[in-house]
Amino acid sequence: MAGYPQFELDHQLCFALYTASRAMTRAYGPLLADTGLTYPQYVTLLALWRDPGQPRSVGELGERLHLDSGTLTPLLKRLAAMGYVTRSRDAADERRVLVTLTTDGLALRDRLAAVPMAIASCLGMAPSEGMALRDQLTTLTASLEATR
Amino acid sequence: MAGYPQFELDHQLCFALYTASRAMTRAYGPLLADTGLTYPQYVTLLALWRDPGQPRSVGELGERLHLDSGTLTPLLKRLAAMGYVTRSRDAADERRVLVTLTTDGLALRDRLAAVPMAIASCLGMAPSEGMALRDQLTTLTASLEATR
DNA sequence: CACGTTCATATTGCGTGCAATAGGATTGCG
DNA sequence: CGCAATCCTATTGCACGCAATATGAACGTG
Repeated sequence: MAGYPQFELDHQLCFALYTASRAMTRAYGPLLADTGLTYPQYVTLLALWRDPGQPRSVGELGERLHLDSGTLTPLLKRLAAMGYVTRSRDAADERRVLVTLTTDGLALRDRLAAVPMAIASCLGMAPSEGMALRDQLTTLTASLEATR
Repeated sequence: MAGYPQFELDHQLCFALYTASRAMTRAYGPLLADTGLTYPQYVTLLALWRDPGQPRSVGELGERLHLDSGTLTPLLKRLAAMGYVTRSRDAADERRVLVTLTTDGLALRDRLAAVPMAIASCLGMAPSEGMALRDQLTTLTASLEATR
C-alpha cells in the first residue's frame, strides 16, 4: 500500500531541514535565557557585532538576514526596549531607519562569547563536517531563492 | 578588527540552517496556494497520508512532527475547518483526540502528487546529494535533541 | 473505592515570519 | 520646478512555534 513513496516524511529533505532548524533554535534557548534574547534577536546582533560602530539600516539588516521589515521592525523595537540598540531616522535620507548598537548591546558580545562553542559541542559532528554542511545549506538557499 | 571570528554570520551553521529552512518553506508557498495549505499543514498531511485509514492522535502526530499541542491544536482545527480532517475524542480514552483524513483530505494527495518533484527541481543538486544532506540533517536533529 | 499522580490535550501569551498594504521621502523625467 | 514613479519602513492580518499553565481523564496505591 505504499503507492506514494514521494510523500514519505523521512524521505523529504524539506522535513529534515524544518525539524533541524527548529531543534537548533531550541538549543539556543537556554544559552540566551540570561540575556532575554530570542534566537532571531541573537542573529540580528551577530550582524551588528560585525562592525560595532557602524549603524545599519533596516534594509541592510533585512538583506543580510533574509528577513523583511514586517519581521524586523517589531524585533528591533524589542531590542531597543531592552536597551541593546537604538533606532533613529537617517538625517541624510528620512526614509531610512538606522540601527546602532548601544554599549550594553556591544557588551553582550563578551557575555555570549562562549555560546558558539557551546552549540558546537551539541552538534555531534566534527567542525569540518559542520562547515561542509553549512556550505551545502548556503548553496541550497541560493538555489531556492533563485527560483522565485 | 576581527576579534570575534566565532560570531561571523557566514561561519555559523545555525544561520545557514535557519535561512535555508525559511527559503524552503517559502518555496512551497506557490505550490500549495491552490489548496489553501501552509507548509506546516502540508507536512501534517504527509504524516496522515502514510496510512490514510488510520486515525492518529494529536500526541502521535506531535511526536512524528516534533511539534507540541500548542502548535498542533490550532493547526488541526484549521485543517478541519477546511474539510481535510476530522477531530474526535477517542471513545476508548477520552483524553485523546483522534485526527482522521476526510475524503477531500485524501484526495489532496493526488492533487499534490507533483509537488515533491517540483521542489526537487529547485534544489540545484542531484537526488543523491539531497538524500545525503537529508541524512546529515536528521543526524544533527538527533544530536541537538539529545542535549535537552 | 477514594484520591493523589500521571497523562493527553487545550489554552494563553509572546515572538516571530511573511504577504499585503499604507504612508511618507526621494528620485527622475519632462 | 512639478509630479509620477520608486524607494524605505511601518502596519495589519494571519499562521505558526513553544513555554507555561489549565483542565479533565485514566491510573495506581492503599
